[in-house]
Amino acid sequence: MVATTTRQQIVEAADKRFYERGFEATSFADIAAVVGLSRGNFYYHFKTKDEILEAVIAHRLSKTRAMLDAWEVEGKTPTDRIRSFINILIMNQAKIMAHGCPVGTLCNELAKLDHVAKNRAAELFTLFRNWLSRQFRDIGHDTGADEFAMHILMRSQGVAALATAFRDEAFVRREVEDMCQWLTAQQPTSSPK
Amino acid sequence: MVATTTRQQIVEAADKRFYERGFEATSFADIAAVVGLSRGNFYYHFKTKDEILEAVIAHRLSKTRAMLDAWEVEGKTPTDRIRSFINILIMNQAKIMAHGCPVGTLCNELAKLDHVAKNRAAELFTLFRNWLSRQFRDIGHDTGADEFAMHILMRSQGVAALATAFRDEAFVRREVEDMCQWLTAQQPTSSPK
DNA sequence: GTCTATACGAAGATAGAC
DNA sequence: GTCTATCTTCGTATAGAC
Repeated sequence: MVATTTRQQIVEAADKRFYERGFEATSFADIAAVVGLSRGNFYYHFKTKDEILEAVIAHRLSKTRAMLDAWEVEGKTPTDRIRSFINILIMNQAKIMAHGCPVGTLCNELAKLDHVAKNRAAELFTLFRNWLSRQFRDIGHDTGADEFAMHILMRSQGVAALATAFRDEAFVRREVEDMCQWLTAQQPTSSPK
Repeated sequence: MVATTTRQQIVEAADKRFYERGFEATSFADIAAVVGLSRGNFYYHFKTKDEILEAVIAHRLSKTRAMLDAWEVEGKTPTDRIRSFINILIMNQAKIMAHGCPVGTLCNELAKLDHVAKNRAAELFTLFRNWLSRQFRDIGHDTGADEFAMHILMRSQGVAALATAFRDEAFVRREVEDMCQWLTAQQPTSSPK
C-alpha cells in the first residue's frame, strides 16, 4: 500500500476544488478543511496559491499522460484510440454538465486572470493534441494530422461548453455520434493514388 | 445626445470587467474606480454583486438581440446571416484569444459557482440558438433546424476555447472556413424527392 | 510535521453626513 | 446622488509552540 502523503492529499483536494469551483473561488481554508489540516500547517507544504496551482497542473499532466498511455495499450487501431478520446464526453457527462471540461475551464480562467501559469495549463491541451496528432499519422495521414487533432479537440471543447450551459444529454450523444462518423470518414482511401 | 446615467456606466464597466477578468475576480472597487465613483456611492445603485450581474446579463441580452436584428436586416439570405454569426470568430479574434467567448466563459464560471444566475446567463446562448434555428428553418430545414443550430454554436464555442489556449490565428481561420463549407453543404437539395 | 495564534489587506456591505 | 467612515468577513500569509 502506498502511504498517501499530506502533500499529495492537498494536491488532490485542490485539483478537485479547482475543477468544481474554480481557481479563484477556492480558498486555502477550503482545501485545508477537506484534507483535515489547519490553515497554518498548510504553509508548511505550499507557500503560495500559485505553488499549489503549479502542483495541480503537474499532477493533471501526469494523470493525463497515464490515461493516454492506457488508451494506447487498450485501443487496437488508431481509430479505436481516438474513439476513447471522444468517449470521455460520455464517460464524464455528469461532471462536464456540472463543471465543464477540466482543461478548457482552467485555461479560460487563467487566461482571464492573465496568470503566469496560463501557458503551463495549456500544456494539458498540447498533450491531447500531440497524442491525437500521432493517432492520425498512424491512420495514414502524413499531412494534416495536426489539423485533424485540433479539429477533434475543438469539437470536444464545444460539446463540453454547451453541455454545461444546456445540460442536454441527447445533444451530447448526438454530437459524439457525429464526431465518430466524421472520424470514420477521415480514413484515407485504401485505393492506390 | 443621450445622457449616460451613472447606472449605465456601472453596468458597462462591470460588463467589460466581467468579460476581461471574470465575475469572481472583479471587485466593487474595481468597477467603481473605472466609473470614477467611491465604493460607498456604489451601493446607492446596486445593493449586491448579484444585482450587478443580473443587470450585466440583461444588458448583454439586449445588446445581443440588437445584433441579431441587425444581422437579420443586413443578410440577404439565411445562409448569409449564419455567416455573420460564424464571422464573429474573426471579427473578435483578438478579444477571444485574450478572454475567450463572453457567453461561454460566463456560463462556465457561473456553473462552477452554482450561481443562481447560471440559467439566466444561458439565455444568451438560447438567443443565438433560436436565431440560428430560425435561419436554418428559413433555408428549408423543416426538421433538424435546432440540431443544426446547436452544431454551429458548438463549433464556435470549441474554436473560441482553443483560440484562447493556443492563440493560433491560422487555426481560427481554418476552422471558420470549415464551418462555412459545412454550412454550404447543408443546403437542402433543390431536386424533388 | 502539525498545531494555535495572529497579522494584514481586500472585499462585500452599511450608516450617515453633505 | 455622492461622499467619508466604519463594520465584518474572508483570504493570504507568518511566527512560534508542541
